[in-house]
Amino acid sequence: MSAILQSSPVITRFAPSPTGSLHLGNARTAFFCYLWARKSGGRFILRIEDTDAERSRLRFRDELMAELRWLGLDWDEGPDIGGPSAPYSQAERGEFYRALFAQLEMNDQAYPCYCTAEELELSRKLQRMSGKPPRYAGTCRHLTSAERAQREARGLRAALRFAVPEDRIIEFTDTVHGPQRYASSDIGDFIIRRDDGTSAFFFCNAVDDSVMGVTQVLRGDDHLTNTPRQLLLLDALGMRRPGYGHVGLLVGADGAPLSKRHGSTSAQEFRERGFLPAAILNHLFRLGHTSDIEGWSPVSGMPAHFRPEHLGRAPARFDETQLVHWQKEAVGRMSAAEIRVWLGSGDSAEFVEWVRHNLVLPADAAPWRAVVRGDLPPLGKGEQHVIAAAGPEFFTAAAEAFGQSSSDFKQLTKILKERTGRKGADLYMPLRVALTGQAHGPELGPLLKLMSPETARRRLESYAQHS
RNA sequence: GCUCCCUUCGUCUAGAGGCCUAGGACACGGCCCUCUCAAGGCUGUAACACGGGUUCGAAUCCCGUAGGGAGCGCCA
Repeated sequence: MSAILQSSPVITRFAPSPTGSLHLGNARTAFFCYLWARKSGGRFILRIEDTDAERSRLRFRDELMAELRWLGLDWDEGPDIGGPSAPYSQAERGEFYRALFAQLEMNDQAYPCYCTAEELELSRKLQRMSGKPPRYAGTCRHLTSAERAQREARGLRAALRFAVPEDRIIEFTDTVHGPQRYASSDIGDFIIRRDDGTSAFFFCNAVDDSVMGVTQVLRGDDHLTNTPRQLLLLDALGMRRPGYGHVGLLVGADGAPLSKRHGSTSAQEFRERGFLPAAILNHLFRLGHTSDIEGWSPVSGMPAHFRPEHLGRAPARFDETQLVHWQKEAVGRMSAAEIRVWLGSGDSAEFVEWVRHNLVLPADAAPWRAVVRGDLPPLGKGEQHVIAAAGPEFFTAAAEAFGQSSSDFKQLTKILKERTGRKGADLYMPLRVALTGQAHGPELGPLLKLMSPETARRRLESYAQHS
């Protein structure tokens, strides 16, 4: 089995509906699909599931594609680049679906349903109350053609329902969960075409995967129990079954499905905060997936180390502290030029070199910019203590030494050491706090070169003895 | 309610009956290095949800229980 998975080209797809921004969970699924296709030398297809005209927006479609591109997940077939199975927007595939609907109706595998939303709601309610699963009661399944004509004459609009075969066992081997077995008696007849003529998810999603040549459907666990419906549909149409794999969902720290209240959850939000694609991908690579590489991996090296047989079944918690770790790795690997672009504030090369090891996100650079050319915020408790412990005499000496050394930090500390007899932290910490206002931060030497001598002198003198 | 899925350190996970005194990574603590932070090196704390079986032997197999999740939509 795994030998087959490794060797033959795998065709995967990502099929988002353009009703919102790219969620991190979806991004991970897309990433796994991308990796699997790339690993096997197959193809990665992007298909837009926009049959719900009410909620679909072109803007979301473009955003989705922009975020995928930003992450570096390029597709081989898609709405913007075309391909052998075009079109790749379901809104444009109506003709194809219509032919299949006709086929199903002709073979009595689907039937028009005239039930209204209210009737269905009531029916479900009643079933729930009597302890039964809320399934379609089959009201319209056995209408005679005369009864149908009568309803049509009354101007009722019909949806199309799939006639679920009775007493069928549906079996398939999920590539993540293993063998699965469901009874068709647990499945009610479901809508495959809405009464406005558009196709419903179960239907177009399944037939498109089949006809587009997808060999591996990889999606979230929430679709596991939907799979038998889609299999029934494909079987009825005599269409090829793709393989199905369902990965555990991404959840928040509290174990609940990832949502807005967990903070940033969309790729866009992470991009805007300054997280790097390579950091996000290194993190997602290990969320619900175990690779054989321990540390950092360049994105280009990931497909070879993607192991579909090591995809997780349990829900994975998204923990930003782990993302931050990969972000640090990613920042450390950027060139100075890349960091300047990333910071986007026209900082000097010297400044960038000075602060780069103290940055996780671009916003972290702001306080250091202020240290160089702005005003210092009031000192914290620990910092006040450092200043007090050093004493005014120390800063008097420091200011004098600075008069001789100017911005040569080595020279400054050498003179100060001789004058005060201080060394180590006793020598450096007061200087650090006086010059930066903080007890932590990047090296002091380069800072003196970055800031104006006047500012440095002023900061040292401000703690000196007043005469 | 019914069907299905899931459960190993705080988090991501390794683990396919003896290789497990349960391994690694992140986070956290300590030590070293160091003016501080970061980086690096060493090191420490910390988990098989619970209860029954099967077996010479179970984190691994079976059955229950508990907890979490999904589906049962003219949403996808």
